[in-house]
Amino acid sequence: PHKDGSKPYRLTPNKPVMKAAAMRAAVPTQSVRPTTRKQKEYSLKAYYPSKLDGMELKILEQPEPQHRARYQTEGSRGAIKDASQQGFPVIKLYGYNKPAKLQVFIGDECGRVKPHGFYQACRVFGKNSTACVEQEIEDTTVIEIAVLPENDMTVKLDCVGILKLRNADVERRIGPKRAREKKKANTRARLVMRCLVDKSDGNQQILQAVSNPIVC
DNA sequence: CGAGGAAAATTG
DNA sequence: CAATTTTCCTCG
Repeated sequence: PHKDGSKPYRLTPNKPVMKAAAMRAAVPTQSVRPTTRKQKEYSLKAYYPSKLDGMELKILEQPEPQHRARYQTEGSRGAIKDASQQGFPVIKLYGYNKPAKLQVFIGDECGRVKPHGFYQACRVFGKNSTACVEQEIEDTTVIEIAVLPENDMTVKLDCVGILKLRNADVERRIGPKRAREKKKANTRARLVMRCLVDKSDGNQQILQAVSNPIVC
């Protein structure tokens, strides 16, 4: 084992450092949508149903009720496990049998779903990690995972971890106002999962499922 | 390597 | 000065 001081990554405000090899390994060359399809304005704060028109995004395995988030200075540690700590959370999309894209991010536990200011989802990769892509939307890290028919439209969330941001950094980032508002005791987070599906009429619909709260 | 515990350091 | 937060260190 190595325990030298080379672990802390120098963090840059907007450019997370990623190893090319790591990305290449986890990003299927075929699952990327054509660049022509412009990313819609994903409203991370809006509410969406989990069930619609015969389709339903369901959580088969809830995440563990507690997960110690790691600081950036500690380097990303483990992924979120399931309630029994035996495996990982599992999500399934019912009533749909075409390839889809599942988005996952960390939301807070105050009523309406909104990105958590103190915790970010972070990609955790290992040999057993499901292929996923990490991207940032509105200052929130969102993990995207392909949902495929050949996998029974089931996704094993074994590549999502929780990262704790320092309060001081958050304040500097979003301003003292909001920071203070949350500073009370916002130690709970929820896993928010969304899936953009095509409806029969050609329109797209977002199905959203929110997990149980996770204490960090 | 990942988890947890605990010490150290800030902040109010 | 005490409450929290953040870093460090040891253990499984």
